[in-house]
Amino acid sequence: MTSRLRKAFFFSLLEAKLDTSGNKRTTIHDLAAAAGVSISTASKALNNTGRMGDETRKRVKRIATEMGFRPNAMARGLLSKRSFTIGLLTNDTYGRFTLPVMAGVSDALLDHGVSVFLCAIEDDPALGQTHVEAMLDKQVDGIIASGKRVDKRLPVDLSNLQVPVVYAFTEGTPDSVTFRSDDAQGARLAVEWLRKLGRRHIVHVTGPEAFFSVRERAAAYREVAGEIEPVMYGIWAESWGHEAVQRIWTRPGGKPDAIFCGNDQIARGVVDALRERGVKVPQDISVVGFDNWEIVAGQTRPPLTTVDMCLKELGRQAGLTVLAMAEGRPVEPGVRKLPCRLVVRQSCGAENLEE
Amino acid sequence: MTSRLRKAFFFSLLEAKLDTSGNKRTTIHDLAAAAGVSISTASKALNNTGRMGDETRKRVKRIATEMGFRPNAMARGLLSKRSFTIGLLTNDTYGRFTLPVMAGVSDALLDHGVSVFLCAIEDDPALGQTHVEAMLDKQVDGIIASGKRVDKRLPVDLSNLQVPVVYAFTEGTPDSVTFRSDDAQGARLAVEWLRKLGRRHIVHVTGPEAFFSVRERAAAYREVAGEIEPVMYGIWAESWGHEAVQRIWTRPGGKPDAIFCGNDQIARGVVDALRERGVKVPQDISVVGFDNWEIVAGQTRPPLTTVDMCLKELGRQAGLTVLAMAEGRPVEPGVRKLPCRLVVRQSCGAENLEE
DNA sequence: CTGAAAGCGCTTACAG
DNA sequence: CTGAAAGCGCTTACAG
Repeated sequence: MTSRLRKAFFFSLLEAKLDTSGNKRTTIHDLAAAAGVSISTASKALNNTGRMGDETRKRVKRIATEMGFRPNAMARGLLSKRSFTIGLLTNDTYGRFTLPVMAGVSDALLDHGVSVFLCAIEDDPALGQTHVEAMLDKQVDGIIASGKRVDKRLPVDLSNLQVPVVYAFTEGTPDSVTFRSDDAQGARLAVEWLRKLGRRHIVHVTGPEAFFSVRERAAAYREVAGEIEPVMYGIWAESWGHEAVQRIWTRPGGKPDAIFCGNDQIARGVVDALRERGVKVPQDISVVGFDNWEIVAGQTRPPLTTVDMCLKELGRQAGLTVLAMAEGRPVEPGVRKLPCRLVVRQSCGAENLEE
Repeated sequence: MTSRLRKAFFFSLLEAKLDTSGNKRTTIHDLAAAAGVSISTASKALNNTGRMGDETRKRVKRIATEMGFRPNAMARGLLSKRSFTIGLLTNDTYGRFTLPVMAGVSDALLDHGVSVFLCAIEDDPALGQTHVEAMLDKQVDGIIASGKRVDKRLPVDLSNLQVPVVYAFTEGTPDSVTFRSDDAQGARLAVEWLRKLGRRHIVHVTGPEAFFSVRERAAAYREVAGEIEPVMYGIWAESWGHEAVQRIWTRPGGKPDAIFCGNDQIARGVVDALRERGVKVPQDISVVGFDNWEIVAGQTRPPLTTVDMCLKELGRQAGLTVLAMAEGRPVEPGVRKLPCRLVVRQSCGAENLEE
């Protein structure tokens, strides 16, 4: 085989394998021809509209299945003004919050034939703008804006768009629909659980006071725990958990029998620090986290009892809501707080209390 | 205000705020009318095609900008057979691998006006099938299949599709294009680094031998470290790191001066276990991880030196490749291994060596 | 009961 | 230099 021949052979192989531009899709014309009807009849048969002989409809449908005919969504969309597509905007790079939300959105909308564009815009306004325009060009039926905290806006203006917008886990405009978790209720769940276990001296170690969620959780903690001790604000890191334990154990006065942490990372730091001090979790002290971030909560020794914000459910509702709006159904604006749930693992002890 | 009135008022408020079905988009007809040209001229002006007076083109463009005209991608797509849309399929629920890949894909394609449908299919064949069909209906220009390990297929058949498919971090068909990281090179990077630091007794604690990546990394480790000691296979968890250290320190013989771990979770377990034994990292022993999973590598004390698979770059290349295929450019099939890089933090010591 | 025609919003030969 | 017409793949009044 000469070099040229070999090359030609190789190229034809590539063409055959990878050039998929050849076999064009079957259109409704092909279907109509195969079924021996007009394209209008074919269309009506498939959509269960119009009037026609029952067997005609059956036959068209059968042949459609046989041919593997699937209507071109772009053509349909041109008429119906529906793309069956929505956009999910997020500035949550890690995906810690966005992935569960996305899973819920996708899950809720798949049944309705809606697909989701995921657009990660970081905190870049230009990037956000570009993505929004790309989505609008593609005629998305709606947009879900999601983020990583409820008191910050995405770096892009979504008001006055021609499509409905729903906010999920990010701050929305006053007259919009916004979904967020009920931080106060979540915190109450945690502290009530600790009290039910007999804990009486509960400390709260949490993130920066600047976060709205932090203040909400702290307020609920104070209310349920009835503590006069100050909430310990810090950062969202394991290191803060270590430092907090250090502070608590080096200051004078009694030691707590429970620590309610603002997130799982802090809780992990707390648990590790306690172990290093020889304080036993959960025998000597109970620890509760927040977020139910599997990778953290599950790998902590012992695994963390923690508050789950049910973000998938939040995504599901957000998805159904944009859909409703896209279909013109009336939707009441406002903030909707979704309940959290407590996930019991081993960091509090006495799991059997759960029943 | 009577109840009925109040209701009516409230409803109109909702309508005004949330019913966006009113103001319809400006089409090329509106633009043409406003510019006083035919729609053909308007179209050609915008696309820099056809011939026309320079000022006509300028004027049309200016007016288009003023009106905020943006062509309907569905209409364009109907003609061009390009939707400027691709699908990213994944079974990686956590998003550990998919998110960086997604970021790269999105980043590479945004400039080309391509948006990405993200479809999380878990390991559910039916779900996968549904998503693929939804994507095909929407006329995606191509599909990227991505996963969490290179020796497993997604639970859905992507061969014989009418659109190009590229595999990223998941097993592809023999004649497809597949992107993966170069595990052997990554492992070499890690072990060579340890040797450069003067470490001579290097142990390898890794995941299940069933993983192809595990075997590749282990082979490279053996080759570079020249160890006769057996590789320690286990599971991808911190607990295995703890157990491995326990085993090493309780068996007879000399202790290692370095541990190369199969991923960051194991490395974290190893580092924690060493600290609990009073063995100092990095003074007494160096530890290297694999993955550069920020949440794990960054929070470990000390932070982990680890191998980064450059998944974003992998995504970028995968994106550009589907695009090329969608445009009919010839692409050579085969597996493409992308190089890893070493991220130096504090778990090995002597960082200044890096220069 | 079925089909021809118009049209969704664009682009692209083809006339003039 | 500019515009009328055809057409992408569908759906939906409207005739017959």
